[in-house]
Amino acid sequence: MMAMDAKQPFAVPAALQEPKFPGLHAGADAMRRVCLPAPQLQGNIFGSFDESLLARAEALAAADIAPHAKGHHLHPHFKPDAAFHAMSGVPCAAAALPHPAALAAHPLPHPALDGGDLLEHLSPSLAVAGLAEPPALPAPLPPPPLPAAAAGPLPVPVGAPGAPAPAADPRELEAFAERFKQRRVRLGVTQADVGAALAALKLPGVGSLSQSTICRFESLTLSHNNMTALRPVLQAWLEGAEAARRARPAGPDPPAGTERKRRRTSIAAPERRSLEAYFALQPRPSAEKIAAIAEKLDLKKNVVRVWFCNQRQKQKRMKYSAVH
DNA sequence: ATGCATGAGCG
DNA sequence: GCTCATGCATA
Repeated sequence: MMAMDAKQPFAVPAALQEPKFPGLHAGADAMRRVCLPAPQLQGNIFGSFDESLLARAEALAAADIAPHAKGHHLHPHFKPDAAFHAMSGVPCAAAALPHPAALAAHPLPHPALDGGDLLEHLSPSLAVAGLAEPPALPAPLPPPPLPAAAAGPLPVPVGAPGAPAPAADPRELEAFAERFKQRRVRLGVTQADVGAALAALKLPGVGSLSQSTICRFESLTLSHNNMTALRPVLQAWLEGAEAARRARPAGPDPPAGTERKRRRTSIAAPERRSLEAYFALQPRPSAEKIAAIAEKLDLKKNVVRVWFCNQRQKQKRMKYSAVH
């Protein structure tokens, strides 16, 4: 599994992240912190009886797993390929009416974390702790506030040193992302196509991007910083594509080659729930704890470590992390 | 659309 | 080892 990727689009990842928007970094970071559920407090609170809670989570997790078969790790099946990319360009209504309830959309018996059967409603607890979102009004979802941009292209101040990014505003980004998607669909271009087409722009430090990234941009599931960095690039592509469209409206469908490899580790539901339980107690377990958890769940240590990393990263994503 | 993973850069 | 930006594989 996990074969090395044979694709290395552009060798300038560092140039794209660190030096790009130095000022924004701090701002985004600050914003993030505000949005997060006070990690300091959480750490202190759980820090005291961390051991006992962890132990209990483990016990409950074990009890939970017991009845189920403990088979997991890798999916035995492997799809040689076929037609995955065909679904990219299709309208995804999910983004049209974004809602944070995705995670918090369960019965939610009670928010208590110290109940008897912790694990039973640990997921809800996680959601509450992770999102810390007021049950009322998530996002008004206002109308397109920028008629000018919708109809007329902006100069795209990509490398303007004296001109600090004018649109670091989450609302502006959200509006752009929505417009971007709509116009992209209107062009009949898939997310994958956009990503590939970016390389042709030959913008300094910009290569191709994957369908995943384009999708995440459109659905705002990227960090604020990432969104900000990608915006000018995608806007440049969009304008170019629309211009080219006017020039040569006709275009055939180039078939795609088919070659795939690398299987993905799949963590079974019971194990995943246990991990969520641990995460709710301690989002940043030490190496020792990761090892312990890995052993308890019979997962590879690295898998557990990466899982925690990804969870933390998710918390930092833009979508509704920002208090609008 | 999203889960798990890689790799650069940074301590 | 972590964070971040990204990507492959998949549900």
